[in-house]
Amino acid sequence: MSTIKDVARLAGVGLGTASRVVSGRGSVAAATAKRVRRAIEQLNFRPSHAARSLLSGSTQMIGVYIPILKGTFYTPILQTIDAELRAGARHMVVAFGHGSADERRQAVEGAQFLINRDCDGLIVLSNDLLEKDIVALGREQPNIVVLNRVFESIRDQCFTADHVQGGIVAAQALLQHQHREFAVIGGPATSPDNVARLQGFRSELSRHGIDLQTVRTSESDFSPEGGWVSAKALLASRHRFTALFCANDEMAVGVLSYFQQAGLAVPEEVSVLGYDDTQSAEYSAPRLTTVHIPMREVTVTGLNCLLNRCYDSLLPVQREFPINVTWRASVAVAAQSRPATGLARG
Amino acid sequence: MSTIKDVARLAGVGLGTASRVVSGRGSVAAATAKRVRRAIEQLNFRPSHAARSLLSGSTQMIGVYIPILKGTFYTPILQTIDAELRAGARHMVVAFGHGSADERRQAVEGAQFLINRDCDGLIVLSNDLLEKDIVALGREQPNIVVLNRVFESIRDQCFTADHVQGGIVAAQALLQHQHREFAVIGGPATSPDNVARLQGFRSELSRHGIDLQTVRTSESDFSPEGGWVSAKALLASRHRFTALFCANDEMAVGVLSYFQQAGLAVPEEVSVLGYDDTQSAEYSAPRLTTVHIPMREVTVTGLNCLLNRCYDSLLPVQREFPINVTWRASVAVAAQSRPATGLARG
DNA sequence: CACCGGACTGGAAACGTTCCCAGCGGCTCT
DNA sequence: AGAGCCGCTGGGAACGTTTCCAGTCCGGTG
Repeated sequence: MSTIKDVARLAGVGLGTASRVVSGRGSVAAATAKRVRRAIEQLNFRPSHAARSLLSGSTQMIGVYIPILKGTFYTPILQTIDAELRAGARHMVVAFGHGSADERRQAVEGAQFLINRDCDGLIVLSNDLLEKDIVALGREQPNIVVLNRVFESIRDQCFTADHVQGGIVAAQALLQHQHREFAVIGGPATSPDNVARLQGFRSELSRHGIDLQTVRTSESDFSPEGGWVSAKALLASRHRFTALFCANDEMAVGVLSYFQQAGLAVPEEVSVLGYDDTQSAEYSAPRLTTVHIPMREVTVTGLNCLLNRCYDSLLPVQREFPINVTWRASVAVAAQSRPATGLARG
Repeated sequence: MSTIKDVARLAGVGLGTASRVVSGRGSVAAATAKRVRRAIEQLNFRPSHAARSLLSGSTQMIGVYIPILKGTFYTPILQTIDAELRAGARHMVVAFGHGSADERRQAVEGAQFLINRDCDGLIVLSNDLLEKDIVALGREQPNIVVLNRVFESIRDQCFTADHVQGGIVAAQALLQHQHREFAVIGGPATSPDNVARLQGFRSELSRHGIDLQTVRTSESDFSPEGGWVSAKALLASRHRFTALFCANDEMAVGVLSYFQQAGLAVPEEVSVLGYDDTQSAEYSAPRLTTVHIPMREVTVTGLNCLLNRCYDSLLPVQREFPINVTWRASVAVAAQSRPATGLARG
């Protein structure tokens, strides 16, 4: 690879002049600039990013930690971050959770790794990080933004939709279709956003006179397989319900798959409501009605906040993210007076 | 951020000694080393990746170009690359296709961007790049590996399963379930892997005495939505078929969704066969039988080849990737003597 | 006792940029 | 005509490492 010295020599100019042509800053005579540009072309010169980073103290690189790239929840986030960053001639380096360590350690190590790679800032997604972990990380790299979760110690660096509100919206969607008998398949109890949405859901149900004792809630793991297994257990339990709320779309997809196999018709016999409105909800069978979480807006805002911190820019940052329901085909009016659903089928 | 000079000063040693402690190379007295380590701890020193890159001429960074991160085809690839790389203390920087330019330009620009960022090597996935593009790119960065596609000019840097064979396997799977009436929803005609699998599929059908005129083939775009639309058109056409081959799982998922809505039972009335065996096939309704492409092995091998080129290692590289069928629930024995499927439904 | 080798140490040079400063003409203004 | 300014230019310094070389000290050997 040729360096700017080679360019300067070939063009018969000094280092400074060559550099000025490359960067476009400072004044250079037109004829000289032309000669330099020809030399650049001829030598196929590209400035060394490493040298620039060293000198400027900035790598123009943002690190993103994602626990595990599975399903369709994280993919639009990555796509969005990359798009925004590249538009500003910066780039993204991604680290996923790996290895045999528990998920908290994986997150710490992943973030640590990104910091060691000289990232100017970090975007972190994790349900397993502890408050003190984020504090420790913050000591090494203050430019951190957290998505879909809030840490009290760095409240204003955290961006998320209000998942309690999300749960309320979910309950309302079902209630307004005359449902009174419910089942819920939740995510991991360790996931803060999950407990928030379940809490919102249950409180809204309660507010409408539903006896919370009658809503069967099981815990699963946000995966289609988990949804499948939970659906099976649910039918086997012979619990009465006309509506099922799944704490994310992935599980709902698994549920739909199992219900189809079990011969239970959605939405004719039971309604199924998802959460997140990810791509996997769009073309399930039937197409999934789901609570829309505006992750794109959350991501852009979080990134803007980070960029503002890193590069003293003034990108817009919002704090409220409206939640609504994307209506498709898996929720209908509750079937009237019907014996326990799924009997003799599970 | 503190530098190694600060460490040396605090520990009361020279630059060289401090560096030797950090790198672990060269001999340092135990007591001195201890003092240096304490200083490192105290100052929270981390060596600058940029400075190391500049000096060594290597960033320990691999670039990955992905056209668009949608669906579940690319996610395991990214996950795999990151896992392998991090195990060797290297990292990955990802670029997706962006902007208003056509997909070929996007790919060129994405790869270019990665090269400009001083990546030691590139992994490229693209159906739209031309032979001459890859040659041009190769002049700037010879360490390039292509996945899921072969360019004649750099044959041994390309890794892919044999998609003609994949098409043959697909045909056999259907044939052995007594199907004789087919429909096909293909991907873009511009996608080499798509034409390969369709060609394999048709040739195998032909070999078994099927009149190719009778197999209705439509072109779609590899997306669930495309599958949905094509399925609708297919039923509307009143074409007779007992088995439908979709050129990827995403489209098959869309098809399943539409068939469900149209009241067409899979696999009782028609069988649907997917291709790729991605995560989205696992819990569709019904669960999708699909041609398994061992993308993980392809990815690891491609990466190994790249690493060997970049860092003179001797990681194992294979050239053959066995293809088989993952049997789930969407393919069954052909329904006997039946009128044109889907009549009065589309 | 002189010598040698090994363990250990310190610091200069180099990597490829950009920034800053100094210098040189030529022009304008008094 | 001299002062001052501006456009343009060249090169040194600095960014934070690692590598290499030269040096010091100490113990053992002839």
